[in-house]
Amino acid sequence: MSSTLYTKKIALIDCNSFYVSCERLFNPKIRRLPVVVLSNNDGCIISRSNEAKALGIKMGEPYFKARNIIIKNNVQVFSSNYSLYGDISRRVMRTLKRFNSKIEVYSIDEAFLDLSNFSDKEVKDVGKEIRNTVLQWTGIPTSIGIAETKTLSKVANHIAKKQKSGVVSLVNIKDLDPILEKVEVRDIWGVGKQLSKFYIKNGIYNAKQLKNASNTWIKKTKNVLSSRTAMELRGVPCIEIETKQTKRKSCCVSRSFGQKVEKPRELKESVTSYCLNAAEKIRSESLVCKSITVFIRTSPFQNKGIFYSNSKTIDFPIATNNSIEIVKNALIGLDLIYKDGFKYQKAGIILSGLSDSEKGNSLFKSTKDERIKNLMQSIDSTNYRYGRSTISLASAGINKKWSMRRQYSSKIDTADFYSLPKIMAN
DNA sequence: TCTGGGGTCCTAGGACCC
DNA sequence: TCTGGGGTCCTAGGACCC
Repeated sequence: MSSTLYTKKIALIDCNSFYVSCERLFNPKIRRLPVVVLSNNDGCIISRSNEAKALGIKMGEPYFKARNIIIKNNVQVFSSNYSLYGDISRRVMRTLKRFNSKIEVYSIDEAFLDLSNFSDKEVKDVGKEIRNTVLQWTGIPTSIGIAETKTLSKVANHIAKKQKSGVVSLVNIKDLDPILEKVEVRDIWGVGKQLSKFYIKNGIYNAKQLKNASNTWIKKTKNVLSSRTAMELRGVPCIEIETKQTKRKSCCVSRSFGQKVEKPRELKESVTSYCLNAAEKIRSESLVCKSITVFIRTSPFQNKGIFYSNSKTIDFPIATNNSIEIVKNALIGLDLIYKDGFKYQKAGIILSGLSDSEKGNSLFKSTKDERIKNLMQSIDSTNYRYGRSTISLASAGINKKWSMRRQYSSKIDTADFYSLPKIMAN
């Protein structure tokens, strides 16, 4: 150790109530009102402003259960608008990259940033500068936690969320125990419902206790991931920042229906359009898939009537990203699992065994493959230019009665000129 | 009436082999 | 009746994350 001034330092930058903040960007009138954003199909509450949290509206709560509070308190409700959130997210991440290229975009609203190149003394001020810059350039408020491991930076972030400054650094604090003691075990990154139940049963209630628990015991009774969490609480980095994006291994498209579906034709339509969607996605990442899984299910929440859920996986002889072939096989699978007389609530498909489309398989390349590739390319570029599903397959349906509810959409699309919001000067 | 969607990784257990 | 030991590979399901 040559110097204690330049220890390893990781910042976790987390956008505050991200989806709500995005909606507020284009709608100044709701900046001081309680706001919630709903999940797909307007099912659950997935983002809440502080005002909404204060009203006791819980994360993940079904919308209909919170409706009374919402109406009574004039809570502003929005359907989710992922193309908008994705766009704002990219702007935030671009801003963060200016501070260090060693960045891991962890989710749509979170990133780990390596700040080891700054001295221990200045790192908190750097955090403040990052926060101010993001706010100024994108309008999105963030919370920033800085520490020597990813797990500790999550802890720091957890604390930062409750502080006005929004920035907390645990770097170079000799004794973290008084801080860790106040962090409940279920609030630790990597400790979910099952694990916290297990830990509590064994007398571990907070982060300090988990930090002091025996590593061999954790590894033996649970697994290596759980022991890594404990190590990281001790300040030993076990989880690296993943700067280069690894190609994904699967691609899933699934939706709940806007209304229950009984007709096989409508199930086929939905599965077809999910396939088109997924196939386009993997083509845009130059990937091919080895197999497709199709699944359908009835609602698990209604105990009247019997619950039915089934899936079927079909392998492709040669890895593919051909929409037509993917749809064809999905419909074969669907046929095998479809049962008459059920009210279906959800369907979906998963493309798995994804790999690079350029690598391998040259053995089976033919002029037919070339033609298909060209066809897919022109479909993608047309849909890109004129909007998704300009070119589709007949089996995807026209009316789409099954499609999801989005009753409260703000209809802001930063990629579409005509739905840009009009902002009046005053 | 109304309960999201999209990922990753790990483990246990079965099939199969020598 | 007694019924080895060790290895690989695959899959389903569980747990976790946001």
